[in-house]
Amino acid sequence: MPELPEVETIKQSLLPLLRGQQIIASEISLPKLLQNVTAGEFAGLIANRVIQDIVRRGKYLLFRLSGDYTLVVHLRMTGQLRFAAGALPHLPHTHIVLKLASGSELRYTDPRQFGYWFIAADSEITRVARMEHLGVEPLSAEFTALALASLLAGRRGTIKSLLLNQRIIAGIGNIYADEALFLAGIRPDRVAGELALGEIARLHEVVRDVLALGVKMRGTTFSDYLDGLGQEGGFQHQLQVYGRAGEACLTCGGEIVRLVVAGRGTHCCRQCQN
DNA sequence: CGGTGCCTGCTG
DNA sequence: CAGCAGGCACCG
Repeated sequence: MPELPEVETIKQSLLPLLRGQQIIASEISLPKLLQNVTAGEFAGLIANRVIQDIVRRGKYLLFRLSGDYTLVVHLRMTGQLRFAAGALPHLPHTHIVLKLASGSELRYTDPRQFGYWFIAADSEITRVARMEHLGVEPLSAEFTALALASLLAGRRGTIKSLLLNQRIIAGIGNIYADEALFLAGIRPDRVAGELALGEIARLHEVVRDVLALGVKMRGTTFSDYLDGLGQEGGFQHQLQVYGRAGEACLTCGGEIVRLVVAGRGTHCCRQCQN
């Protein structure tokens, strides 16, 4: 479910509560979420480690643990991480609970069970979690208009499929892809390699703007995203096209249409996007 | 590249 | 009841 702004918001909401906390035990009720270890191995590897930092890379969360270990969590569509006092009843679909020395817990819920967890030594984790291929961080200084131009050059796929491709740019998902393409005035089904330099420059700018604003608004609660404290985001109030099929374009008054591009539901304005 | 599968739950 | 869902790996 969550894209870069939501994962970043979860990180920001959890970090002050978890930094310095020791994990004393884990409860795993859905072991298949653990991608590279058994539940027993996981319990042994995570017990007694202290959470030193939380880092986001693309849509991945990395928990830096004492003893040079890292826990990686990917929420996919419906995963949620929630900080909770130990006594509170579990939400439905709670599959993993990390018990902290303070008596609090970090709980993972995931109705669709698509999310995944990895744990490995720092030196191994990028390979183990299959993160080596991740593309550029769109909010980093490295992501320039020129860099985007070279990433798109010669590509025959649609611009939407390239924005969603985590090997090219890490962190954009369906909502922010549709929003960025609207703001850039570019139709989602345009061939990426055929965009003019001016269009690429505009796209580069709005990708950064829309993701930064998404972070500032603490994410998009469209159906079920909540941050690490269970709080809703605010970016759903800024959406121009996503989820607005059949409604009026806020710029031209034309109808927002829904089509399928790159196998995904895609929202755009035929008038404003060329 | 497009299509499919992984799961459950919600909507029309 | 079918279709759809904010993701991604895998297949051909």
